[in-house]
Parts: sequence; C-alpha cells; structure tokens
Amino acid sequence: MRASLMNLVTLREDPADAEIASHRLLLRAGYLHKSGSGLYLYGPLMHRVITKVQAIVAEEISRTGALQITMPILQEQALWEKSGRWAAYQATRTMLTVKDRNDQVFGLAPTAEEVVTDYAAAVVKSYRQLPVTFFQQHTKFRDEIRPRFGLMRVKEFIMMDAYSFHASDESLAETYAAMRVAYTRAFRRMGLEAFAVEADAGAIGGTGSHEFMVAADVGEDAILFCAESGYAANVERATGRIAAAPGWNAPAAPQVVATPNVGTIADVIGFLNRNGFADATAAHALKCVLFVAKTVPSATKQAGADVSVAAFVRGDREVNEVKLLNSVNRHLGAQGPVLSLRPMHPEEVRAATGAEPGFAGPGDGLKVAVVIIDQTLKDAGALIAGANRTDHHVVGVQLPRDLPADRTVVWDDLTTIRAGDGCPLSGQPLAERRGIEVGHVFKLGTKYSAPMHAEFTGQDSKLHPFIMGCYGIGSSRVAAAAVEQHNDADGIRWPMAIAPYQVVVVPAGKPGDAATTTAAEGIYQALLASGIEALLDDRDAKPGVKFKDWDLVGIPLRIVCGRGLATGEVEFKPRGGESANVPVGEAAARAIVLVRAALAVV
RNA sequence: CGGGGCGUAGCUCAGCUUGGCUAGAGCGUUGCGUUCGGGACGCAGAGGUCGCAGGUUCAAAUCCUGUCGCCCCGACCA
Repeated sequence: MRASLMNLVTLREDPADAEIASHRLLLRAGYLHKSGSGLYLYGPLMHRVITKVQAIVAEEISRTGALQITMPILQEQALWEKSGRWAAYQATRTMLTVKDRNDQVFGLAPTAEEVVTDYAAAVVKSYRQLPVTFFQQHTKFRDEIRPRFGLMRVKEFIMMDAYSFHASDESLAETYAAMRVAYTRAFRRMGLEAFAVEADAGAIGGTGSHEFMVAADVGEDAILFCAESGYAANVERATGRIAAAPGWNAPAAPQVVATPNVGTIADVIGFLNRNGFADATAAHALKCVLFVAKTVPSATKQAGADVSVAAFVRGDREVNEVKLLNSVNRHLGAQGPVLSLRPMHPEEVRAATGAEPGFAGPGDGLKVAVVIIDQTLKDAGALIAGANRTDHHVVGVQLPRDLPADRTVVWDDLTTIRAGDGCPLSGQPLAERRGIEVGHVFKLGTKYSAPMHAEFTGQDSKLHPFIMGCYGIGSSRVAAAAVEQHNDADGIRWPMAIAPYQVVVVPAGKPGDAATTTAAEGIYQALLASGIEALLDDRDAKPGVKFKDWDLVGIPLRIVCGRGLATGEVEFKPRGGESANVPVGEAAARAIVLVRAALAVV
C-alpha cells in the first residue's frame, strides 16, 4: 500500500478523553474513531489488526477440531426462556433488546449458549457424533453499566465464542484442556504474555472456569498468584490461608461493654484499647456487613423478592461479594437465583438489628433471613461483636458457642484474599498483579442442555443431556491489550503477527529524488512480490514527519532509503530496536527473512 | 444507578469569576514560495447556530432553569 493512498490521519496531541495507552494511541494513530459511548468505528488499520487476530484465533481453535459457524445476532426471547436465562439477563440488564414490527422481542447476542444448544439438539442425535465443538467470531452486545477505556469495555465488540458438546465429563475435560492449549498458543503467537487463572463463572454459570489474563497495570482484574505452586486466581475467586489472629486477654464469657459513638471497627478497637482491653486488635473483631439480596423471577417463583443477608468476616478483612453471592445462592437453592447484592440502607440496618449502623452482631436481636459467617471464625477464639444495641459491643464472643440456640448459620469462605496471605497449595505468601481478561473458558455441564432438553442417544439407547463447555476470546479486546503490552513514548510497537503492515519503506531524500525513489520502489515491489505486507511512504513530507508517523502507527520494520544510498546502503530500523545498514541489493531479501522469522509458529 | 468533572473550529485548549466591540490561540487543513534524516519556515485563506431549549437583560459563550451528551471513581464482563 502506498501511504499517499491510505488516508493516514494522525494526531499530534492526545485526545482529551483517552486515559490509557491503548485508547490514546489507537485514537492518535487513526485506528479508531469514536462513534458513541462504548462504540467505536475500526478504521482501515484497525480492520487489518482485528482481521489478523481473528485469523490466528480461528486457526488455533480449529486446530482442536472445532467447526466454525455463524450464528444470528438477533436471538428470540423464547429461546432464552427455555434456558431460564431471560429473566436473569433482564434483571441484570445485561442484554440489549429490540422489537420487530409485531412487537416480538429479540435479544442482541451477548453470548450464544441458547442458540448453539438449540442447534446441537437439532443436528447431534447420537453419542457417535460426540464430542463436537462449534465456534464463531461475531459481534456481541452488552448493555455495559459503564463503557470504559476505549476498546477495553464497550457495548459492541467482536468475540470468538466456542461451545463444546460431550457425552461424558472426561470428554469435556479433554476438550477443556485442548482449548486451554489453543488459547495459550494463540496468545503466544500474537506476542501477548497471557496466563490462565481460576475464575468465578458469573452469569454464564457452570462448574468451573478459568480466565486468560494479559498482564497490564491498567487491567481491571486483580490476580493473586504463587510462584512456587503455580496457583493463580482472580481475587474474586481466590482462596488462601489466613494467618490466625494473635492471642489476647479476653473475658472467658461474653461481656457487654458500652462503646459510645464508636461505630467503625477501628474506633471500637481504639476505645477498647483505652478501656481495659489493651491488646485487642481489629483481627479480634467480628465484622458484620448487611446486604439485601435480590432474587429474580424463576420457574418456581413468579415474583422476585428481597432476602436480607448478614455476612461476617474477621474485623481486619473485607467481604468478598462474589463469594458471598455464590454462597447465598447455594444456600437459597430453589428460592433463588440471586443476581445482585446491595448494602442495606441505614433504615434497613436499624430494622434488622434494632440499633444504629455499626453495632450489628450475630447474637440476639439480629433479624435477617440468612446469616453467613466466614469459616475461619469457627473456633477462632474470643471475638468482639456488635451487640445489636446502639453504642454497645460484646467482648469475648466465641463461635459457635455463643450463638443463639435458634440461630441458623451458614459457614462459608467469604474473605477477600490479598497479597501476603498463604497460597492454598504451598502456603507461601501470595503475590498480586493486575490483568486484562482476554479469554474465558467454562465447564457448563448440563446447565443449558438440561432445561432446553438438548439430548442425544447414548450407547445405552437412552436420552442424555449434552455435557457442555464454552470458551470465549474477546478479539477486539485482545488488540487493545496488545497495545497495552507493546508501546513506548513514540507510539505502538505491534508484534509482527498482528501489525496492520509488516514493513514500511521510507524514501527520505528530497521528494522526487531519483535515487531514493528508485531504491525505495524497488524494495517495495520486491517485498510485495514475496507476499510481505509492505507500505511505501510516497507522501510529499519531510523525513521527520514520516518517522514520527510510523513510530506512532507501530510498523515493526522500517527501511529508510536516504543518505546511505551514497554508499549503496539503506537503513533497517526495527520499531523500538537498533538500526543497521544493509546493502540496497540485499534489503528486500533480508526483510523477508526477518518478517518470516517473526511469524514462525513456535 | 450513586459520587466527581466536562461540553467553545477537525484536535488540544483560552475566554465565563465581574454580561458589552467583529469569539481567540496552537496544531491540523487549503493555495503559493523556500526547506528536505526525527512532527520546518514565510505569506495568503477556509473553518464556529459557543451541546440543545427556555428564561433574565438594552445586551448572554459568560447569569438562571431545564434537558441531552461525554469522561473519570464504584457494582457488570470478553
């Protein structure tokens, strides 16, 4: 491509509303045009990048034996009713919907489990056809609460989504493992440092899942990991060993203590330290967080309802709301599902505890539907709890000894694990880093096939629901993540495999100078003839302008035909690397070798 | 949805507090000339319903009310 024909428009200044590197650079270099909040137009350069990402992803997913298809974006409400997810997605308002002229409602594909399960049920009738995996790369829509960070979180994006169907858990495990290998290969080919972490399954559901993260400081997810055991998990899901609180001089039996005007844990401990309990710390307190869980209409229960929940963790720790939500759902079972939790308003706290906020405890006076206590607090020794009475706490509470006789308690893991806690496998301190979620794999089991009656005939001549897995890669997000990992002060540094063009040839003499023009044109034509994706910067611009532009755009290799021609040489300048002089006659051949080496599948 | 901020030229911004001439600058862009290895220079030009609607006023980018949109922090997710 000749630069004079490619409508290259670069900005000298950063767009005001771009915060992170990928957003800023992709806008500045002309890859993206913002069409609306969370909506982007992919310019000619971006289109090439996305196409390459999709090709590599498709190649690696296909390598597992998966079959590429294309599913409709408009999804009938009735199909989602069959799986029971319509109400859930409406309640969380994740799905955008449209109506046709007959007022029939359609969802705009946020994902495609229902559609593909319906398809599999129609075309897969026997265990002899299993396992089978279908995938597509298509536009997805999410009614994001807050689009953010350019391509990172948008309302409309391109996703590779794959769905596997199995006759057994063992078969699912094989494909799940093969997909993880495919992901790893795909990300490595695209020059991304990505790693798998244990994850919460969220609204997709199922029995297990891993996320693929690209390490980046601007990532929206926190990852805890252990170098020794290899353990890595999203903080939403991470478990760990929490060091026990040190012993302290606590009363043997619960003792009510007046704690006037000290509602927060820090204040309560400070007050007690000054009033007879000098060695009490926040780790000896019982933190109570009160929530309202909102259930959604389901097959067994037409109307949604509010369920009050009290969650207890150690005073120096935080409640993990994802763990709590999962725990509430396990406990409520058929009364669920619960899709969201919100903290109680002050008046609700007063109704639930009979006290001002800040004095809630597990003892008498707490009136909530569900009480969940972090399992580490069982037999944890003496604790300081709210007394459910304004300005009073109870010191020396022991669990479960001092719980009211009629109190039903769920013991579960509710604590947010943090760096420094012990690895659940090795016990070594966990470290933390941030990541961008670029892929996710789920073991779905029969979550969709059972309610949708998607069944096959087994070897036993009986009908069985498919055992399923599903797998997603955010193709457009991958491109943004690549920029996050590969940029510098001058612009983007694309990995060769996903760069919009591989080489740019820059004539750097006076415009129209015969020697530079001839040399550049010759190299350019030789590269094209060998299938290299080459650019020729034939614009009437000064060399400095050209250099700045190609650094910003991020072309991996620049060949400059300029003053070196006097001695028969051109300059090779890898983006971000050292320049070297190369004889004109060898330039094309050496560039071809460089590009092919960088693209070689490892 | 709660909290914070912003809407003035294609981009980045000034002007608004304290209303008043024809609404400005830099970059970009068009024409001509000079220049040509890291975002050159001179001259000439184009480009604006100051987000939108209403109000106050002799007079509104500026003050008031409403409204729409965008960005950032939290809950959602590839």
